[in-house]
Amino acid sequence: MEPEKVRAPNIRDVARLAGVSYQTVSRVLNDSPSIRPETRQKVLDVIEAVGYRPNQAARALVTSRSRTIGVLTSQSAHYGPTTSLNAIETAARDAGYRLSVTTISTADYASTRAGLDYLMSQSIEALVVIAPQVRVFDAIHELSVGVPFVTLESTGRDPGHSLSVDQTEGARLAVRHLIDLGHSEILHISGPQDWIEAEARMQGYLQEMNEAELRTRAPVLGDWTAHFGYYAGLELLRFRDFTAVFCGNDQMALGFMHACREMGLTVPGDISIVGFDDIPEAAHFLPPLTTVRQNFVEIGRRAIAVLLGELGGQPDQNHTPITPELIVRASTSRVVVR
Amino acid sequence: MEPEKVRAPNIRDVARLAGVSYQTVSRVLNDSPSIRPETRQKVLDVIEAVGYRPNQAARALVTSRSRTIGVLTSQSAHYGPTTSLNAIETAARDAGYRLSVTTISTADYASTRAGLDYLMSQSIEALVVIAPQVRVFDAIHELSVGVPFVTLESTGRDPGHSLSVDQTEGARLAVRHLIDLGHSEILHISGPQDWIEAEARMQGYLQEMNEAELRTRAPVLGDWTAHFGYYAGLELLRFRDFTAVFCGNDQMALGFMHACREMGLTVPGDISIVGFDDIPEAAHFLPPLTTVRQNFVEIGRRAIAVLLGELGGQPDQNHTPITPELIVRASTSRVVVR
DNA sequence: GGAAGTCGTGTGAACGGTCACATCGCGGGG
DNA sequence: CCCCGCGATGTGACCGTTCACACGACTTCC
Repeated sequence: MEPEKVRAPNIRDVARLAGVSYQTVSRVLNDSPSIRPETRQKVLDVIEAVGYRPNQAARALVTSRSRTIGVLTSQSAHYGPTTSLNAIETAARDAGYRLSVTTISTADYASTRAGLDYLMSQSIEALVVIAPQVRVFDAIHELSVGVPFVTLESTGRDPGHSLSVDQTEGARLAVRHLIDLGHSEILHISGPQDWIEAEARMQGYLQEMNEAELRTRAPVLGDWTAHFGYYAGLELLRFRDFTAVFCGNDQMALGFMHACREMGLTVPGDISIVGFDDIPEAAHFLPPLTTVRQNFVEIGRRAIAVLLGELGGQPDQNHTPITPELIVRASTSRVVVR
Repeated sequence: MEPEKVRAPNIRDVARLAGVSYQTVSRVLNDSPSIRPETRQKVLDVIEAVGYRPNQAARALVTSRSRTIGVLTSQSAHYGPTTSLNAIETAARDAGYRLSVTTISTADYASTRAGLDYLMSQSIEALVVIAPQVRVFDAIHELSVGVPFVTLESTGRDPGHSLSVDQTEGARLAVRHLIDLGHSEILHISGPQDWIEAEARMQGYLQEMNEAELRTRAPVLGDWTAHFGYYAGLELLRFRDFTAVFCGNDQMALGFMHACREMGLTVPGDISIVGFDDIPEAAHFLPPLTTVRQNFVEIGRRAIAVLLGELGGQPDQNHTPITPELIVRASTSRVVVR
């Protein structure tokens, strides 16, 4: 009569064993208020005994709520995005949401569209975008996802959907620090032109230099890697017409320091260097790197808070940018008068 | 008559508009062979026109196939795991699977169990474990997940489920390199004792030292961070009774080099240092770090290949460990005879 | 020329939950 | 005393898809 089915127990199996109706079991699962404590306990016992697990697919089907938050991220093992993503995962899970993450390898329109398509096919309820390229943003606005979304970077154009560390302010802190140390010939090695953060940091550099009435020069467009910083350094240091460099991130700063060393220059004696991000290793570069710290965890947490607020009908969440912090270490020093 | 429903179009809507039955639409979606090309095209046109998306929940419900692979990972922004995870995501998506990732913050039994519970409640079809602590492994074996799984690290006990770079061999390469350079007093700074990789690398160190009949000493147990490498270095360098250090990863090596510099020692002049992992920055440390490279992408790809093989009934996949590669840079040199 | 097999398509049932509503016993107020 | 309200529980329908099976037309073969 009972052929030991391989099928997992369902709500009706539980109901039968507990001697109640399936609806009562459902009520227990969704802890409905009007249920007798002893009935609830009986049901819970059976659930425990048979190892019953509610079927998420069935639940999602009938409620048309997937309880999934989509994450669109660009393929990279960078410290910042990864840290934020971890925070997002934790916050989402705590709130009873699961995550569907998809990475896009290239930042073009088609790739973004494919990623978004994939996420929408999971019927996500909200979306977090950690893909910091301008083109991805354009694609997102154009495709007009039908769900609440936030981006972890800010173009400044869409304050209602962005949530970010104030990159421009961070860059200004860095450059101001160099100016305060007496530097006037300051170079900027930027990230790729189509990265939002690269653009914002470059703006910060230009603004601060202009306010101090210092000569700016065309920023060097890099690719965030230590390799680039190294080769750019080798090239740029042939003409030593600058005393300080503001690098778009810590990795490029590391590469630049490597180049300095190879060219027989000391940091900060000959060249002062500032990075951006404060990756955990930055404190142990030789010399320890002066840099700008961003709170990636806070960004991730807030992203989920904002989305949950919107899903819960409270759209007026805190969108104020987080201010970054200048961490002064040993890669910068007062300019020496020759 | 058509009150512009907010409801997303379903398969019957498409069928009605295309003038076919819903089953025909289903067949088109699952590209069944026996369907007339013009019928298929008609259906595809309607799908495109109304922006129809199959409901994954409904599909999962009826097929009882979630097409989801679970990933249990420990909360960290380390380069290796992140890189592997990216590869896993890509490989899984290409194979038509989605990922459900959950991170565990602490490596204890309860936390692992909770993470696994969470994943099982998503009715995952397979599992990848990137949580490299021994206790997590114990928990997994004990809980006996009911699905195919692989771990991205190897304890050596469960060759059928593991898939890894041969850490022991990597460590031996590193140590042999130091021995070949004439070093005999070689220190090992290990990762945390409960990490599988730390243990394996330590074994490699001990084996190679023993074979060369060199004196080993108790490895220093670190926490993978550059900070630890730094403070350990400051402490250890007070007694300069060694000429070389094999660090469990690149970050600790970086911290150790920092300490050397601070103590007035040069690398590799006074101390030779080898790291592990070959993170992208390692080539630009000062000096560039000699280290052991692991192919994290390959590991991730193979994990999915193995799981898909098992799901498809071909369980005899390639489990041979991947051999790591020694990258010799400038942080090691022949020992100087005083 | 009719039976058998193929191709293309349609119909009913099922997956495992939740929702809306019905039902039943019981206590209290008019 | 009866009816109303309420707390606790049960019943039917439905979410959107796939599966098993049925069915009609057309080809093929003896």
